[in-house]
Amino acid sequence: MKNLVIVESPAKAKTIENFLGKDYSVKSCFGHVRDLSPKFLSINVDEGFSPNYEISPDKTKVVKDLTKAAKESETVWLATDEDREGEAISWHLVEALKLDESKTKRITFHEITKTAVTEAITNPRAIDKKLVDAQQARRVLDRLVGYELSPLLWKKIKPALSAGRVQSVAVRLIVEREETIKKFQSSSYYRIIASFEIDENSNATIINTELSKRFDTKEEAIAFLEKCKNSEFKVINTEKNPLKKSPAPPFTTSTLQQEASRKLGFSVSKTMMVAQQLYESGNITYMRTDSLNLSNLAISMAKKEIITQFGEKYVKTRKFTSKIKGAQEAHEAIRPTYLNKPQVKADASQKRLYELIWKRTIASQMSQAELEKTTITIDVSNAKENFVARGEVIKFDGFLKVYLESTDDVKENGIEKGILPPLKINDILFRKNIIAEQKFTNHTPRYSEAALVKKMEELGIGRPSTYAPTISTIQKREYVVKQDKIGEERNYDYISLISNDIEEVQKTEITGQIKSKLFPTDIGKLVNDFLLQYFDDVIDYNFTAKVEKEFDEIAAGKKVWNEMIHEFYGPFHAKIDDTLKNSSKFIGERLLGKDPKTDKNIFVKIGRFGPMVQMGDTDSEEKPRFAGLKNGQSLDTLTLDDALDLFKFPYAIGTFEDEELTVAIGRFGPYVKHNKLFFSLSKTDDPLTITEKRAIEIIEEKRKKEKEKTIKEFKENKNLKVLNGKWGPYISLNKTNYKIPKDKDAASLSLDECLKIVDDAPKKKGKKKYKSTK
DNA sequence: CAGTGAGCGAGCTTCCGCTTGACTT
Repeated sequence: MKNLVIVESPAKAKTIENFLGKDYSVKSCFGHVRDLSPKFLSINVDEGFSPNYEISPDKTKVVKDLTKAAKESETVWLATDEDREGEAISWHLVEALKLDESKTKRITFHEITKTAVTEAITNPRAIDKKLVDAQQARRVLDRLVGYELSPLLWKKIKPALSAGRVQSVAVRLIVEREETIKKFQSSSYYRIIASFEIDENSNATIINTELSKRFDTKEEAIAFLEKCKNSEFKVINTEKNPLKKSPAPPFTTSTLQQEASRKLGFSVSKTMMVAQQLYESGNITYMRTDSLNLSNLAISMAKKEIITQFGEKYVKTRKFTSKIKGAQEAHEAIRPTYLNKPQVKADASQKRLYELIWKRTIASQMSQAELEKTTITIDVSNAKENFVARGEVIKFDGFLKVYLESTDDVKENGIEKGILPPLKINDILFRKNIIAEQKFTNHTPRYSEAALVKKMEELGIGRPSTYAPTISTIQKREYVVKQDKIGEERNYDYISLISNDIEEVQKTEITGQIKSKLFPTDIGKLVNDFLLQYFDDVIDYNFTAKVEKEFDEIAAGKKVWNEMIHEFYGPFHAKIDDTLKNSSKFIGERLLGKDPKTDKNIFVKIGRFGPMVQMGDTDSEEKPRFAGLKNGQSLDTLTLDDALDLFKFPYAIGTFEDEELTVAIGRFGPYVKHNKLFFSLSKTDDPLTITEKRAIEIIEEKRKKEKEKTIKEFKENKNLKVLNGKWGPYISLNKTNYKIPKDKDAASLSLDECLKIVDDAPKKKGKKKYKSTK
């Protein structure tokens, strides 16, 4: 083969191969092929921070294959992405494949079209070493921060924690949002809404309005209603204003995650998984991008499709440019590969996500929507306040025909905007009813996963390829949890004026009900407090923006990368050493009081396995008693009474089948123990008040489920079972599971066959590996 | 899954960004 072209993604390789013809072989390197070893710091701090790179274990085969292919080629074209990471990937390829510089060429393109690719081939260049240095600075900085801060946390707080430039700021956002919510004081006000009839004798046409003023107290609201009793209501102003709305730009990774979350209820990782499938099946362009750009080819395809479907006047092509800090724009925006395909044949999730992408892309090239806003002001003769009616009429739908972006804002159930009846100044209206409704101010909402991504992108923290992994990391570390919250009932005043009667009633509403929002945990809060106290500069919201600026200077040749690192590392490392030596354990310990029975001190603090209470002093001769906190309890709100309750476990609640039933709280929450077996309580069971009857119910439920799961049992060997699991049938023997070969029918296996499968199964690899990924 | 928590000390944990399978048992 004459030419070897190397790109990052295999799907991209396949597409490009078709553009270039038979003289070119296109292969993929699957992203970075070398990195710092995860086992060590791998940076020679005293030798100019020189990094020790090694071929990543999962890339040895790729490197071997590419080295061979390169040897057999006349020219190697490095076509990795056109950004800092892409440049570094190319440089690492030169090093790892030991490429001969004279036959190596670097090319870039940021859209996968035939023109872009063939043009790139005619404009090769050398590797930009300054840009590579900027990437090395980024890599080394992240490693130093992550691998020096994390061990400090292990020593001062608890093992296996982590900190980093990106994740720690993400946690901070969630912790601080929770603090503002905690501080928030809801206040109430009275909103007045009124409906009027245009004609005294018929109720055919009704106009809904809201008073321009909101009252702070019930008395003021009632006083106003009193005034309305004998008032005349007269139109004193009508106003019509044209309004134009423009479509949102096409999707980037971050906006796709947000809209898929709002419109389809997808988690950030689900969106990425489904998008990956669409990408691999050739239905959409690359899904990890921060670019808003559409290729000319895509725009003309969109134009054609819009004309076919909606007509010429719905077309308005546009080029969007990114306003996001640090956007690197190595790809196109996320769009359908073929815009004349509004749907794809695939599973339900893929179909829905694809349609969303199709609509958003098409809408971005459509005409503005034209609306007319109408405002009618109504005078109240006995009061100085006015009622206002707002209407909105779509004159031309434009892009709204296809797509409207959603928002995260909580909607106040206001007066719906629609067409208003034709009214003139001095028209008299007839009061039908006027209602004063008590309303409450709401705190800022907690972050959803996607809303957090949006915030991170605004701060320039993280990249399209890391948003989803970062969000799963901070959940895996148990710094934050994704939770629902059940709403609470709340009473509110509802005062109506109908005819001449003012009637006051109390109504109830459900408030504060939320789904899948991020809450900080005790550990998350504690780690954040620690970092804030000792390393506030690193978790400053502007830290990334500040270092990004320096990376840019390195790329521009105005700064030397390891000098920049040196300037950061000096004070940073000194602070690490100082904190290590001079600060005490940081475990949020709080004295709650004394146990009334033993007079021993009771504390709450973070232990090796999370939040716990402790009875007795650590330095006393007698070993203290410990107990874990229940789900939903928190380090900073736990009371002495809560703690005393926790020390009641384990306790007996009755007997079942001649065996004692005991309740306790363990590693995985509250459970009932019966005959050496454990049965988890459900979230709605309170371990302090659970009855014998309920415990037995739980045991029988679990037994029933076990039974349903069982496909086959053997009298001869009680330990061996054929079970039905998440990934289909499998064999379970002494708590170890074995895969059933695809050509075997699970239900008809004999005991001997099962034992043969167990014997033939490959021996388990080191257990450590499994634990670390858990 | 499993009922731990001091202290002793071994040996472990950890970052961000670029990419997919292999695999879950």
